[in-house]
Amino acid sequence: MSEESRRAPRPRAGRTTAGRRQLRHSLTVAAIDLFLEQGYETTTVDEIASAAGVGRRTFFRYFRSKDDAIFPNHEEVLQDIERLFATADEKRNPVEVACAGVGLVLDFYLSDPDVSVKRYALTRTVSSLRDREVASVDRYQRVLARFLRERFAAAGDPLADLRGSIAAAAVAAAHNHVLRRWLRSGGKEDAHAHAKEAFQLVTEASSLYEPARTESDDEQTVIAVMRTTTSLSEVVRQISAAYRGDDA
Amino acid sequence: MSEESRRAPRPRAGRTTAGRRQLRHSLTVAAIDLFLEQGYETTTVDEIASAAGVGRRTFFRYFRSKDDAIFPNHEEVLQDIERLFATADEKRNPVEVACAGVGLVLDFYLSDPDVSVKRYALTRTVSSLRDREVASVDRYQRVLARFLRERFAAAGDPLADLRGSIAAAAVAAAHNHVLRRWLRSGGKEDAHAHAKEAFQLVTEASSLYEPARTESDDEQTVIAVMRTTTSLSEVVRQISAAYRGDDA
DNA sequence: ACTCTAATGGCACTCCGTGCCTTTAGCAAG
DNA sequence: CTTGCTAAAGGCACGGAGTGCCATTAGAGT
Repeated sequence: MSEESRRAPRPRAGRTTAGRRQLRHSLTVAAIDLFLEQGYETTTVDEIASAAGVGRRTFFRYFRSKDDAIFPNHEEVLQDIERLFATADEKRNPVEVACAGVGLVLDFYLSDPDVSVKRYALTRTVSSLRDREVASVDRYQRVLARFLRERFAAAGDPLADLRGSIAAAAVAAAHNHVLRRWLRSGGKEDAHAHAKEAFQLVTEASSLYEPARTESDDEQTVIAVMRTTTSLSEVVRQISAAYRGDDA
Repeated sequence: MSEESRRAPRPRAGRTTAGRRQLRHSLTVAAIDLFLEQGYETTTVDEIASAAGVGRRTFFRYFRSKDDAIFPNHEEVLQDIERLFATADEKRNPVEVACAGVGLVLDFYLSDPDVSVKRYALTRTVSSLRDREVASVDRYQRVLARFLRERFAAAGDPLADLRGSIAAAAVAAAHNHVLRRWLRSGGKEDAHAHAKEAFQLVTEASSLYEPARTESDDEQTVIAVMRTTTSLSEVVRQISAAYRGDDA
């Protein structure tokens, strides 16, 4: 399966920049294949390196550690998210913006289904790799939390820190749920449709936290009449619509 | 500071069960002190072991790895949570039960403030230790999610999986927020008071997800009258109270 | 005093990750 | 074509983590 990567006759030195990207990818492919084939712990870095046709020392010039080989570089995605947050309209619902942020992560996984699915098979099996994955998810969640805390605090919420943390966790969990479902489907399902649904759910739940509008001159009265058999979430949906003046 | 643990004259073999617990604790104390004193990476297992007066090989009979030395044994707490979930009243709000579950984790940290605070200083500083901490939080969250998914599914929620994951993440985030705040205070604050507040917040937000009660013979009508300056969360609070028949 | 058991300590080994140095490929100027 | 120059690769050696193996020793029971 990794025949070509195993015996690819590569230049031994003086590699060009494009060649570097190629070799990096070859190492990743070799690592994933070997891990799936004969297990993570039993595979040595020596084997990965020689499968890609390079020396062991070179492997560590491309990846900090053995497990690094199969994980994507999240730095760029994190920067994209930061940019999105920095340029987001102040008036937009912060939770919606946060959902758009993790949407970038989802797209990142979706952009290479083959590697993502194979990696998922490994992170499910090998506990140390799962921990690694969880740690990277946490990094995203921290960025979300920081953004939401700031926005909530700017809106005058006295519990901004707490609510920001919770909302960030909820958004991240929604993303993880959609991603895992997509991964379990082998990368075949329509993840974006599920993401939209999940993000809507989170946004609704966190709409509770919108502060009362105090500056409104047009004070109105909202009257809701419902039967107890109506689901509570439906009640809230209608009431918050009335709140926003979406008519009713 | 770790004078007594460093040169404690211990029996070299045939240790009794009580002695085992003692030595385990001594190793933990020695590890924490050394890590804080001279850094995590620069401290070798040899140093930890000899600080506790034992050989290096013995260290690995008490802890699987170097970082294991400073982390508590979560297995028992996890089992306590599982027990709580298994014996919980089916009619209780599942989210409340989940909050009670993570409450056990909080109590666990609170039971040894000194070690918890010192460990926090390390997990903030050393990234590999932080990842380790995050991984253990994730284990708790998975247990919460499984419980909530089952309960939601039993209640006939078609989105039980998604909502269970999100609610679990929210509960875990609330716990983490309270715990970190308590840790930052040096273990001085009243964590339980903050926990109650945080758990109430999460429970309210997730109360949206309570399914409509279909089997009620006493179908009633709920009427809510509010001004638009009332905060939406207050509206929901009152409406859900009316829903539950808490009078109003 | 003897035996049996369980825990310890030492030794050797594999592998990860890193610093240091040499070698080589590719490029540019003469 | 030759001669430097630079960036990347390879090799080597080292420290430290974690593990299997085996001899040793303390302590309990007889």
